[in-house]
Amino acid sequence: MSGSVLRVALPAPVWGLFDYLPPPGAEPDELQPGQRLLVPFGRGRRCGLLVERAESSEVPPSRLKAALELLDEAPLLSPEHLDFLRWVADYYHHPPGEVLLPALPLRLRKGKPPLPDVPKGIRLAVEAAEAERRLRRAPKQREVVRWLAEQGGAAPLTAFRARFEKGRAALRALQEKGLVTESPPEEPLQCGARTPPPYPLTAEQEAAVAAVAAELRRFRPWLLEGVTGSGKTEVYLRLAQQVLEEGRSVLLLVPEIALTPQLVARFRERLAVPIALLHSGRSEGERERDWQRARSGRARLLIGTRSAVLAPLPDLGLVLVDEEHDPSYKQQEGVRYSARDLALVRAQRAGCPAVLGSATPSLESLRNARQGRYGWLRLRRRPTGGGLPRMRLLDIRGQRLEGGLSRPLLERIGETLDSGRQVLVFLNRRGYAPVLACYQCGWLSECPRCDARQTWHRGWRKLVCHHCGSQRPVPSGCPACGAADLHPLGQGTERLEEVLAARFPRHPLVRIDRDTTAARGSVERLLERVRKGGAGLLVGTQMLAKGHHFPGVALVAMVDVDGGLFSADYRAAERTAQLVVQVAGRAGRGAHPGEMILQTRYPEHPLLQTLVRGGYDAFAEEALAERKAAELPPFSRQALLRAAAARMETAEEFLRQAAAAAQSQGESGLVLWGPVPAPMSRRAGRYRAQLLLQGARRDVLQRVLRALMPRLQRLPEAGRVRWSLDVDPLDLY
DNA sequence: AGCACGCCGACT
DNA sequence: GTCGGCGTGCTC
Repeated sequence: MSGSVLRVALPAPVWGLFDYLPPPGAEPDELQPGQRLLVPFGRGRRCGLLVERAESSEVPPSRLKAALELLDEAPLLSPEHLDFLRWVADYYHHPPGEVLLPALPLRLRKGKPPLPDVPKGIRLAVEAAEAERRLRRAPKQREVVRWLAEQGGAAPLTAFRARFEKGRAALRALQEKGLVTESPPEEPLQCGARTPPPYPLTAEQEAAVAAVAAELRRFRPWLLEGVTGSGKTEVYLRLAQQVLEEGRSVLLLVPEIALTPQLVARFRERLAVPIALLHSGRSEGERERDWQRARSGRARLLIGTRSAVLAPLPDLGLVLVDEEHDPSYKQQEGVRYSARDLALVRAQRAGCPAVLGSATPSLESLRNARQGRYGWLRLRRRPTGGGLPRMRLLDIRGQRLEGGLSRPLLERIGETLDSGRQVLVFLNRRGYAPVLACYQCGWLSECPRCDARQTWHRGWRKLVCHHCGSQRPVPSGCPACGAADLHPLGQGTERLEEVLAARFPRHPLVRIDRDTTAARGSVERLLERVRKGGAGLLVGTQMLAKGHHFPGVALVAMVDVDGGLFSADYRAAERTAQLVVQVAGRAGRGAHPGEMILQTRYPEHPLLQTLVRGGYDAFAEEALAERKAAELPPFSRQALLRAAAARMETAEEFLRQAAAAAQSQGESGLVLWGPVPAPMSRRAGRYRAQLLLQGARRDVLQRVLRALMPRLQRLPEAGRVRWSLDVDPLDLY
């Protein structure tokens, strides 16, 4: 911790750290890694993070500037956490500043002072009886005191406000008299169960908990493979409780904000500990406070989405990743990290277990479990009994479709609704129709900036590109030939809603997709309506496939399962299989398992056959064999180098040079594919190409990348293209 | 990423 | 004659 050169990470896409001299007037001892510094940078000034101190600098002294100001008295990040974040930057070959600073809440990243801790509770400062004696002539204040006494002498401020709508004056008076004080900002840490579990653990759950609990003090990854409804959450809860009781912290990652309210409610109900929440649905202030609570150890259970894996959490004793297969764990811009993978790294560094839970595990995790690298815990039974819906393929070749729905499906929907049960219709495409076409001249609603069609959103009266967001009003006639009519091709959820509402007018319908749930909290409201039976028909996208359960749903229909069958992306099959099984899992709780209908034009397709006959396990078995034969991940490692430029030729030339540079390293275990134009080669007005690097082993690929990155920056084309590297890419296209 | 410098089209 | 288009280059 010595040396007078400060090595600082700055938020700029430039490699390496920047060297500065200490700010004027700073004691050498008060400069510690993990503190923020305000530094001059270029013409402006920026907030950076002190990462290390060095004796000397490579930068000539004449160009070395002094930092302007030390922004923190104490480090925001521990040396261990800094080290973890630097490891992330290194593994993903990303500039450290672009990893370290995004790990901080926005305001701190921008150099603002931390928000003050707001006392969140009030408590009686004297005995309730004495306080009441002194308040004989203040009935309102006496009422507050009596209420506080009933609450055990202390209560959160929010509870006070809920109970006494106009109680501010009374509270102020009580505080002035010294009868009530603000309690410490955090609730006391007591970790007993708040309410007992609703039912005893099944033997499988018991075994899973016992297996992990037996090795709580060392790193071990576990795959918790449990069919939907098998009670994975209960396993998380029991393990979390044990770890929290030992005074250590728990990190729980969830894929979606939509899932957090339910899950958080359950954890709050069961565990009497302060919980920190980090996800995009929270305000910046809430995020910063909870980040600080996690960092300081005041909240030892951190629940959050992807980026929560970068948050500091001392004394980590357990890492939980729910729905580990979910692609949203992979960051798709900036540092393209996988929160699932980083969760394992954190557990390894902390020396604690990591539990990856899913009903449809990723092939990566399944392979690790099969090889014995992960412990493998399986929950095959639902504690509440009942099985998964029966799956059935419905051949729609040659059938007349109404809004994409076949006659037999419509009939089945009708029967189910008439029997008083609910129906879920799944289609992973929002809008009214994915294309608008002119039958006279063949005009299509093409996006002016992408190789894609604009989707017709009928309700908004707009054509919208789902790739770049470009919009225009719906033309009244054909823009090319002037023909009067334009025709929608294909269907989205909006059209599905229209068709189903017209066909089953007596059954209320709820549509759930990004368009109907844009407002905050509206997902919850809509779902609540469905759960209470306020709607018989439920139409929606992706959003419906995750986490929520609809016990009243007896029929699940997938309108179009064929989309994922013939993709050039080898992961499409895995994603389709996961989607089908996850959607199936939404239904059939309780006594009625229900049924699932998959409309397809390829009923003989091996993927569908395997899935229907043997379920996800059988699918995974075959898919892993195929990946092995083709030497695809997880049997090899990939990195994708993407480039975008105003001209395709520029992007491709950059990648050709990159390929030559990689090749020249003479690694035998390296295969290069490309450069090729990206499938949607024009997007948002730029031309995109890519080069896939595949290594037989992780270390081979890492070695290649480490040598390659500095060379790429020096390529003559590097300045003219926008390029990025994606290590362990999920989407090749 | 910002932010400036630097050479080529339509405007007071 | 200028304002401004974004290509190019730099930041300890």
